[in-house]
Amino acid sequence: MRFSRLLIPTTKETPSDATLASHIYLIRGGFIQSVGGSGLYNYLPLGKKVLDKVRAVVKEELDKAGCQEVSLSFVTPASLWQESGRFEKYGKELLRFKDRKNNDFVLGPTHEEMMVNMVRQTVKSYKQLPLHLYQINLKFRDEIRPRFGLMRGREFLMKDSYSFDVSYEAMKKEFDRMEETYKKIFTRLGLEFRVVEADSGAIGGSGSKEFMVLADSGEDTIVVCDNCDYGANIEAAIRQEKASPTEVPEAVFSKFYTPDTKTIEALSAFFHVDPYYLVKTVAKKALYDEGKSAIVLFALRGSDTLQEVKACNAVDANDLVDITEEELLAAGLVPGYMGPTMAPEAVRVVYDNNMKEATSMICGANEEGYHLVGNSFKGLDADYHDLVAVQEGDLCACCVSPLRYTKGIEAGHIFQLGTQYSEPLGAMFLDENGKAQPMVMGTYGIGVSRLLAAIIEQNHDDKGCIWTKASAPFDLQIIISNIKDEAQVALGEKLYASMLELGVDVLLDDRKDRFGAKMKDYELLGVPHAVVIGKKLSDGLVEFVTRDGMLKDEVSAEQIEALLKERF
RNA sequence: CGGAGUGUAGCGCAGUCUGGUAGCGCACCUGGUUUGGGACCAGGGGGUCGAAGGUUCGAGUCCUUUCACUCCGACCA
Repeated sequence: MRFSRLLIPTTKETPSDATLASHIYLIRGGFIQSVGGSGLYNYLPLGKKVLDKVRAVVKEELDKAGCQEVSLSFVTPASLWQESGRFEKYGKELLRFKDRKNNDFVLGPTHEEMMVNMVRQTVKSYKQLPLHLYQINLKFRDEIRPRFGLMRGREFLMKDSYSFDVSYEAMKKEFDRMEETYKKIFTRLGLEFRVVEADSGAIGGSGSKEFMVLADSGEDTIVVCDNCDYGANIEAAIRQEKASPTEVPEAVFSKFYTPDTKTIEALSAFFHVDPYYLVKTVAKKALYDEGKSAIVLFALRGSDTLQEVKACNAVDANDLVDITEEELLAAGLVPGYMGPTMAPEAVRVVYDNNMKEATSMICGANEEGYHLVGNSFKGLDADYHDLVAVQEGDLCACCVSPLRYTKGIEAGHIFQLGTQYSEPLGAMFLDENGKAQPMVMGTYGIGVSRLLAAIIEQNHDDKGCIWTKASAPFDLQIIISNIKDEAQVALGEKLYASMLELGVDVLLDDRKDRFGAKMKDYELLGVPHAVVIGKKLSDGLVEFVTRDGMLKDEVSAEQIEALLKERF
């Protein structure tokens, strides 16, 4: 490709809303263009090219693993989503609309329903299984707050695939195989990543793992152990139970006057007691289908922090939201002095697992200005769940080493679904005995467009992008410094033609611009290698440039062609 | 959802307080000079000032309504 013919509007100026390197460089480098600045982007030729390269890697590895590509209708009848029950559950991220006949439709944020629908119409026998189908298509999620360019756009390209098996064992095997396949994909793309345990979220299902591209700018906090290979999203991380502090507050059960002591900190100071022995009572409103809601109290040790996603799962809610003081009072709860033991009948109380067997605890009396001391939860028959957010320094549940936080970009997520969709949607097959069974499913996603952002987050410097070999928009860039110098042009054209013949994807910078502008653009675009044909050609020399580190080697103009042929 | 802010040329912004010819930088077009780190000179094209209504002789500017976008926040009960 000739630079002079390429639609590639590079700019010096950084878009005002861009903070992440990937966002800045993808826009400045003319890869993508914002459409009205609301999480929608156009891909310009270069962006499209990179997208296609990443997509090709994903496709190749999946095909190798025996998956088959299909393409599902982008607009989905809402009836399918009502069948699965997700029309309500998915929330506002699901874009809903009506057609001219007033029928409901959605723009698919993920396509379990559509794929199951396709399969239930065509697969009837165990002889047709296993089956693994995928598509690489646009998705739409009406994000609350789209930001960070391609990282969290509303419209994005995702690979989603679905496996159908006759048994849990077979599905589990496929799940493990996909984990290996994903590792190959991310490795080929040149990414540093970590596979972590995850929460399944709105998709549902049991076991799930996320593929996190490690980057400080990542939106997800992941908990990792440096000693073993344990890694988990903060939403799913577990830890070794904390050892109790030695100073146990001895007290008989009684009510204590504690004016203006509404926080764990204040309470800890008031009684001179470690927060470990305080009960933290967090009130939330749990939202359910059809606009129903309920107030729930989560009780955990004062030294722990509530993990909201775990809490949400514990009560099977669609979402948890904050409660106002008025709502609390109306429900018979006293802000600042709530406790799990004195809560009104109608309020559901969920205890953290670490509260089992807890003794010598202090909690709110649900009465203005009073706390209860000397509470024991030993033998209490209650609703227990894991509710705590693992903190840095907590001990690994596998090997008892300290855990550490790091940041990651969720680029892939694999789920063991089971029969969660096949049952309600009636995706059944006849087994060897002629008995109808629901298919056992897995679902697997890769954020293809997000990967572009992830690659840049992990591979850039203060000048621009540094694409990895598998993702680069071109293999090689040939820069003619001054197109009025006939010798430079002649050599550039010759190399260009010879590289094209070799099948190397090469970009020839044949623009009228000055040397500086061309180099700035080269650095911004981030093609792995370049040949700079410039002033020193009169001494018989050209430069071979490596983008990563901007290393420049002088090479004799006579040998450059042979060197390139050898390298590419 | 709560709070703050911004909508003016493709992009980034000034002008709004105090109403009176629509501006600047980048980008773009023409001509010329320049060619190793985002050049310079001269000339030029490009605008429903987010939308609707109102006040006024006159509105980008004042008033009302509305839409969009951006930023910050959303466990310690």
